[in-house]
Parts: sequence; C-alpha cells; structure tokens
Amino acid sequence: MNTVRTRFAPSPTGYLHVGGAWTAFFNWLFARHHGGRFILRIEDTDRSRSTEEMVEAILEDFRWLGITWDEGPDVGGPYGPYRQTERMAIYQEYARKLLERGHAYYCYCTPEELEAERHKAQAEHRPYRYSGRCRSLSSKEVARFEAEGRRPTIRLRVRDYGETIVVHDLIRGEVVFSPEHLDDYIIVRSDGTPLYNFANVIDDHTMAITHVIRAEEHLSNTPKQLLIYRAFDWTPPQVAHLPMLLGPDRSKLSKRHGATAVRQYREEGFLPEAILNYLALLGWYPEEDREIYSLEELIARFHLEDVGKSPSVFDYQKLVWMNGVYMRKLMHEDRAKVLALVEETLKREGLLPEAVDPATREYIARVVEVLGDRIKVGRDVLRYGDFFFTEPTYDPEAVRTYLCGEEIPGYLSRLEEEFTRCQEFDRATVEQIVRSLAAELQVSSRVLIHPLRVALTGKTIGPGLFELMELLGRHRVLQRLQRTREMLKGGLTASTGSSPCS
RNA sequence: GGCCCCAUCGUCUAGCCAGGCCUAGGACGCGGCCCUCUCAAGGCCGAGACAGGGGUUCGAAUCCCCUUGGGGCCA
Repeated sequence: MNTVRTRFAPSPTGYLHVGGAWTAFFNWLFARHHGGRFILRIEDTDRSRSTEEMVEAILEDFRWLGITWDEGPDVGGPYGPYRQTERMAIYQEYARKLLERGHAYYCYCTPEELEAERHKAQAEHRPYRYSGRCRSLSSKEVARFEAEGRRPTIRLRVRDYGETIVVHDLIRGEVVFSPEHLDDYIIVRSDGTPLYNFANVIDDHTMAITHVIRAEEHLSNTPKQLLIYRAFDWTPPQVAHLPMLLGPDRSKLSKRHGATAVRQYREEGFLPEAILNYLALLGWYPEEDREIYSLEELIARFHLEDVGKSPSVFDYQKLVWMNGVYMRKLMHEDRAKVLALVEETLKREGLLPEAVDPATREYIARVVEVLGDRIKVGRDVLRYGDFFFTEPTYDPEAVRTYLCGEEIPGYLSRLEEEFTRCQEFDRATVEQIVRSLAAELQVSSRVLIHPLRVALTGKTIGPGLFELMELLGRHRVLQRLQRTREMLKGGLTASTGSSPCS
C-alpha cells in the first residue's frame, strides 16, 4: 500500500480564506490519520494577480493555524518544484508527449471563429461543443495559418464522444456524467501556458498525490481531468469532494459576508486551536454528543466517508462561543498566552507602545484577571475594558439612562468626597463607602453603582465595579468623576455642543 | 440554457448506508428563571426540524420515483 499523499494548492492572490483553510485542514487530517504526507503547492500561474508576499502570507497563516506540511515551496521535497511558475517546462514536456501520441493536437481557430461556432449552436438550441475542425489539419493548412501569424492552442483529443464518465467519489459515491458537454478542450493556451485542468492533473500525478480532496465546485471538472489521466494511461488518484462553505444567506462564502480571511480572525484575537476545532465540525461530526476535541482526537477519529454532502453555513457566533471555551481553558492552563494575545490586541489598537515595560505587563495581567471569562476573543479586552488603557468613550445611551437624573451630580460629588477622604483605596473600602452612602440616602446600592460605572467606564457592561475601581486607582477615579460632573453641569459634549442629556 | 450536487430545529449536526430502539438526540443562537452592581461565565427550564407528494413495506426521517427549493460547473 502506497503512503497517502494529499495536497492543498492555493493561489497566492490573497490571504488564506477560511474555506481554503477548511479544505486544507481536511486534507491534513486525512493524511495525518493515515500516517501520510500533506503537500503544499502554489498555483501562481495567474501572474498578474499572484504575489510573492501572498505566498509568504499564506504559509504564515498555515503556520499560525498549526497546519504543517511535509513538502512545499519553502521546505522543498522530492517532487519539487512546488510552485507552478517553476514547473512550466514540465507542462510543456507532457503536452508534447500528448501531441506525439496523438492524444492532443494544435488548434489554430481564432476566438472569432470559435465565437461563431458557439452562436450557431445556441441558435440551433443544442449544447455548444468544439467542432474539432483542427483535428486533422494538412501541413499546407498549418503553414498557411502560421504564415498568417496565428499561434495555436493545444487541445485534448477526446476519443469517444458518446461515453458517459463515472467519477468514484469517496464522499458522494458514484457520480455519472453524461457525455454531451465533453469536447476537445484546450489544455495549453496559445502563449504556451497550461490551463488549470491540465496543470492540475500533471502536478497531482507527478507529485504522486493519492487522494484529491477539494471543494465541490471542482466536481464538474473531474470528468475532464479523468480524460487526461486516461490519455497518459495513468491511474487517477482517489477523489473526494467536500461540500461548499456558505455565508449566512446561503450563497458561497465570500468577502461580502464579513471576515473570510484567516488573518482577520487572527487579528480579532481568535485562537488557532478553536478555529480548527470549529472547522472540523463543519460537514463532519464524530459520533459523540460533544464538540470540543483536541487535534489528536480529531486525527484519530477522522474518516472521509463520514463527511456530509450538504453545504454548511459558516456560523460566526458558534466560532466565538468555541473560542470562549478555549480561552477559559487557557486562562488557567496557560495564562501567559492569554496575556500575549491581549498585549498584541492593545498594541494593534495603538493603546500600548511597541516596547512594554514590566510594570505595564503587570497591569495588563491584573486587567485580564479582572476581566476574567468575559474575554472570549482577544478583542473583547477593548469591548469590556478599553477604559483601563485610555479615557472612557461614553456610550450616549448609557449616559442618558444612568447619568441624567437630577440627583446624580449630588451623588457623584458625595462619592468624590468620600473617595478623597478614605485611607485605603482597595475594593473592600470603596464597596464599603458606596454601600454606606446608599444606606444613608435610603436608596438601593444599585442606584449609585450604575451611574458610577458609567462615569468611570463609559459603558453599562464590564467587570465588577469595585474591582475595576481598585485597578483604576484613586487618582483616575477622582479625575473621571470630576470630568463627568463637569460634563453634566456644562451640558456640553465636544462633538455636538449639545447636552448629553437632551 | 445544458450538466452535476444537495435537502432533519434559524445555524452546525446525530440518526439514514445495514427500515421498528425516534412521542427525532446534542451543540450554537434565541426566550424565561436562578446567581448578581451591569455584562460575561455558570446552573435550571422552554420554544424550535424529518421540504411537499406519491410509492415499497406489517412498519419509513431512513429504500425508490416525481415535484419544489438551494448550490456549483460550463456556456
């Protein structure tokens, strides 16, 4: 039994897409499950849109995810090179072989002539298929075309038009294609570059790929590719077509659905383990009523035959939930990682300098401690605790509901006095102060707590008030209280010049 | 337009291949309650699906056919 070899072949025209990551991951899981190898190949034949930076970016995204490859453009391997632009000689060589054996021929038809054929077919209400008029050109005709300056394309010669093609798909079973749409299709353009279906087959074969696992959008291409294998007398690899990844509106997942690049998730502070775990559960489920699995468990359980056939909607909410599960676990198993993640987020937002001193590190650690499991993704630090690092941004709605009562300024100045006067400024003391004042005023303590929170943080959500105050420290608390009172008194906000309470 | 794929709660899915164990299970999300200074987390409870129609069968979510709906490829 040959070793299993799978591959993923991204085009370096953008960052790694979650759909691509998903496909790659299943290839990876399958290879790892069978003790095989996973290969990365770069499909950069579209030179106008491919860049070297994107090759590096994609490799980096894979590294970050923890999807490792055994052969690829950077590490090389026995079947290289691993980028298509470096394999042009190989495609030419195989195209020549096909030509020599008569399985392919030069075609001098111009786009206009082809277009005319197509029109005719349409007018007669029959499916278009290339007429094959260049199948047997005499040397005189060839000479004439050449003299006209025509550059030929190379077409595959399909032996038998009437034949049905059966694809044995590991996920879908037997898929039967009726023959009418198969024709002598182009495998090499007139400029000598190979077409996708051709390059793909040559690469997969010469790289000894045993299992082609790809998205369903390629299922319709499979018969065409099978024809090339047959022309060469090669044994085709096993194929498996994964279901499509959809956006919430059930169309193919794309940029307009929001974040589709793995890079974006990384920047939002997602954990690679959580992303992989989430991706694993799209189109596939181990037969247990649970959803959290380690990579090892995933590898052990993965079976291609169990992958579903119906398309899956990418559920951002569930990913967030799952990330939260991993984040909580990390919180007590490897706090340093959480801290690093948070630090990165703060730097990206410009709330921290590049070089972070030890005292700030300590402060961040305390913030994370106070924020606790509110942090489901890295960016939640901002959502719940931006005010720890910058002046609060006041949520207008929060101000209106909690700071606009006429008794509020009075409460706040009483609080301010007490906070100025007290000896210690720890959570127990401030809690004591707030609760006694509430008792004295004969109001529920929440009557003081809510306005205080909004005054200090700008929002209605966040960590416990007293912990937050202790961390903020007396100085900042007093400063913010003062500022809030001025804001309420003056009735002015910088932006509109109107009262926040009207 | 031609060809191909798909079809269980809003979403991811278990069950389907080997029909009865399914008054269809779990998870996310949603609603309620508890905890509580808010949010988050946690606990408890709840609403929520076999696309429709025909068969086959003693019996169908499970097998077959049609319709409908979604998606993809080629043009």
